[in-house]
Amino acid sequence: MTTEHGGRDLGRSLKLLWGDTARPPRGRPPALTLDRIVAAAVEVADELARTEGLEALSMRSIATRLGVGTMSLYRYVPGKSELLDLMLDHVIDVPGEDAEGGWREVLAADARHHWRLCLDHPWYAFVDQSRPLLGPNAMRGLDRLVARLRPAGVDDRTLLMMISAQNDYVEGVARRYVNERRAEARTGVSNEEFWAVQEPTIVKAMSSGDYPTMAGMADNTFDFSYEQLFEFGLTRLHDGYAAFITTPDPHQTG
Amino acid sequence: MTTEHGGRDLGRSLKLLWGDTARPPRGRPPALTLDRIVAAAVEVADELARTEGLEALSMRSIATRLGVGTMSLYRYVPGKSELLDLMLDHVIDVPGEDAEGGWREVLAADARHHWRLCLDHPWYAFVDQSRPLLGPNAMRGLDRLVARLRPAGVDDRTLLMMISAQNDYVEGVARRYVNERRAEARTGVSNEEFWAVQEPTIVKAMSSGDYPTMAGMADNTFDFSYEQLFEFGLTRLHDGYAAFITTPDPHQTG
DNA sequence: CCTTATTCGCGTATGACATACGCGAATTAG
DNA sequence: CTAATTCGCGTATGTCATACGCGAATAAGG
Repeated sequence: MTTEHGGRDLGRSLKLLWGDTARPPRGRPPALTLDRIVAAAVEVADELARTEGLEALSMRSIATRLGVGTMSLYRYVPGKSELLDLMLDHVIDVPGEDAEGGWREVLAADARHHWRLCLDHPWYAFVDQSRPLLGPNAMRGLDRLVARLRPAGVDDRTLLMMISAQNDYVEGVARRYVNERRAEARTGVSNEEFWAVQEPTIVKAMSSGDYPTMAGMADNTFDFSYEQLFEFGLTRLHDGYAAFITTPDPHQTG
Repeated sequence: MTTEHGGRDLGRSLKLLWGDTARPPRGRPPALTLDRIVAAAVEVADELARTEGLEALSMRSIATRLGVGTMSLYRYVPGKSELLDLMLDHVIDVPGEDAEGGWREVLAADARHHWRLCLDHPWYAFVDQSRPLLGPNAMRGLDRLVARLRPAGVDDRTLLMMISAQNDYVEGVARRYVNERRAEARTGVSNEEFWAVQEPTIVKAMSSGDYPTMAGMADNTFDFSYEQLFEFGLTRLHDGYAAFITTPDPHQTG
């Protein structure tokens, strides 16, 4: 599944993210750069994640892309986990200066940016983002977002909860969407064909009388796209935020 | 990560889920049952997923738990992917007859049940659930849920979108939560210690002046639990649903 | 009771993977 | 020119899913 990265060395990742890139004065000059490796890794991951999960991204495939031996990468990166940390920060570029408007427009723009990120880099939503490594880009993005949301008059703590809930929602939908696109690309079986395979089983189940409600549902009940679903849920969530902002629940603000 | 299961044979999974379990009249009697295998797999996964991802669940570990050879499992299950399908349906037991009340209480009960499922089986939220195999349990759950939500007066299609959006939200938060608990269990580094490691970097970044907004935030801004976050977002989402039900957006209902 | 068709248990082999270790090559300071 | 230093990466280890096929266990038919 979602593949998460396990025993990363936090200190080393931080050094790699923020550390100086000065070369040592002696010794054989390096043939690679950390940046080149990260960029190549993102490239390969973008291609592979169209059909496979993150576990398909191997150190070998990255090395091959760069035309070097597999073990050469380990001179620059402690391991795959730390490389993932770097890929994350590499891919988060904060959009320029868009989204004028109130908190709702700002939040919506952030959500759509996040959504696009997940679709453009179909591995992104599958990386373990608990305990995020705060890289420069992630930091800048959060800073700007909070600044733009402050005028809503919500305390910072609640603001962070609003952002977190939205992030988790966006990634939840995106993950399912990406999974589906993958299944289609990998198996060559379209969505319609997939449901066609299940149909006999479903029909039989329906006629059993065990599922009276679903048996009576129209055929087009399930015909909505992930984009539609995404926008629908987002609008509902923001409507809920709006109600909360005008009439805050005293329990949550504390 | 999220590790998802790839080339599953849909037809065979369906047969395994709904098919007859009659033994053939001849030949050596089987030492195992499909049910025993699935139950063992869930047990092992529940233990392993406390600290590791789904990729740590190996066919060998399941076989060892059962006291049989690894390859014996393949007499009962085509592969790991199909076994995951079976594990999913095995773990979804529909709760008895709770949650009297309006649509809001029913939805909230469903969300909390889903939430608990993700926490009790820390691998659940990481399985590829696009193109779900409709097993008997999944089917019954959806059927009941829809039946109880019908009185809200929303058309079925919108109802399904409400359910889907909520599911994706719940799994999004749950995934982050589980990831964090894993990180803590695996590394032995508590959450506080983790942030302590990052603090010097953060302090330096703050004093750089590049992140003025975050630099001014109170220390307790990030001090909310995942449970709090979950309930907060859920309430907002339902508030949004409420607004939609009383004043539906003509675009979405179609 | 014995033969034979059938089914099962699972050992072995294959080809992926991350990565520890350490050697030889490349480079530069002195 | 030599020594210190750093790099490239081959080899080896231990993990994984799983294809293949053999020998063992069983029950029906004679």
